[in-house]
Amino acid sequence: MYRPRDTRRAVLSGEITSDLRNYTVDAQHIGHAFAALHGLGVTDLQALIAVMHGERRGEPITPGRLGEQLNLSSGSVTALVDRLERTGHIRRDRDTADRRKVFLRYADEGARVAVEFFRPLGARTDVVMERFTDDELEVVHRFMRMMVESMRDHRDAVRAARNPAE
Amino acid sequence: MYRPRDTRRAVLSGEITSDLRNYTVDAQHIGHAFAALHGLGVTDLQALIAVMHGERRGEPITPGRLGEQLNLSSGSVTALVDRLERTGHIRRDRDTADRRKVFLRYADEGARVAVEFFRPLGARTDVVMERFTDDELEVVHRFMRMMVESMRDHRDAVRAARNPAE
DNA sequence: GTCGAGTATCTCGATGGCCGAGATTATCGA
DNA sequence: TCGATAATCTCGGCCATCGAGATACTCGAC
Repeated sequence: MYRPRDTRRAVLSGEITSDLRNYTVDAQHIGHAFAALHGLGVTDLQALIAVMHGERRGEPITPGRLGEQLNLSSGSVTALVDRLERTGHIRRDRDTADRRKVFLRYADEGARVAVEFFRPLGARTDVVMERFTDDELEVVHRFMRMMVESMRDHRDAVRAARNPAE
Repeated sequence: MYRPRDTRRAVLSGEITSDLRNYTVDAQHIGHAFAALHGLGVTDLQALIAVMHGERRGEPITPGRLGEQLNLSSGSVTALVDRLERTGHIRRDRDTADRRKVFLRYADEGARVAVEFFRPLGARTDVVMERFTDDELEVVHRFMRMMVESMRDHRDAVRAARNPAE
């Protein structure tokens, strides 16, 4: 069936947009179901993931930065960290250099949950990626990188519209 | 700099995973900031988007399906719809065939907000897509489609682990 | 070295979204 | 007509979240 060039592009564009939306919605569903399965709130799981990412990168996350990532006030972060510390998922670690700071590290229980969350996800991702060549994955990466950059700009624009004085 | 084939793949894989995570996090930030800018909760904006999608597809969404999408109990959905109806964003519409059902349609205020949310996003997306050929976008779409399918399977698996009796 | 401004975290009271069991209204098949 | 099922709504209770103020610490200026 014939389809003019513009139309093909327009359809593709819409499909990809739809893909991205479906991906985020499904990701939220997985988070919700997994959290409930482990007796956690959705926020708690997100926090656990953020803590893990911090350690992986060699820069443990602080409560302040955690609050920014999760869109939480300082009070909520304290309560959140208290919860996760009480259940043995993470622990607080005072910085020796700047003793105002607190580093969040995952404890045994947190590492266990994180692995259980990411391993099957990684396995599924690998299966998908096997069906693409290096060059194709390069294209995907280039696309996603640009999308993220664009989204981040937009995020900053919306935030600026909210607090014009900053 | 030389890099063996396996390593290149491993790096690419990790980068793309990271891209996807960054994308979802940034999308949440945008939703949060935009919602606050319009005096809405995050859930309310998500609901508005879901309602709009339903109308676009010609199948208006019902409170029940809205609750599934947002992971909300029936009681929360009623409160949510009440809020949005009171503020003039959406309205309830009884189905004439099956009068148990309620269709959710957006009212003037809802349409206005939805457009204001999506237009700048669409503009930014277009800019990114202009820098890719049709074939490249086709690759991206194929990748995302497979990822979504895989995520959905995983979601169902996690949900099944939670309620083994269903 | 000490004062003040700035930064990071925590405390605490109030609020409001959310859950979940039960009630209500409607459809459908026997 | 009746029972089973489905979709939505009501209501009481809970808990995560907000936000202003308190606390603890750092750092530069004088």
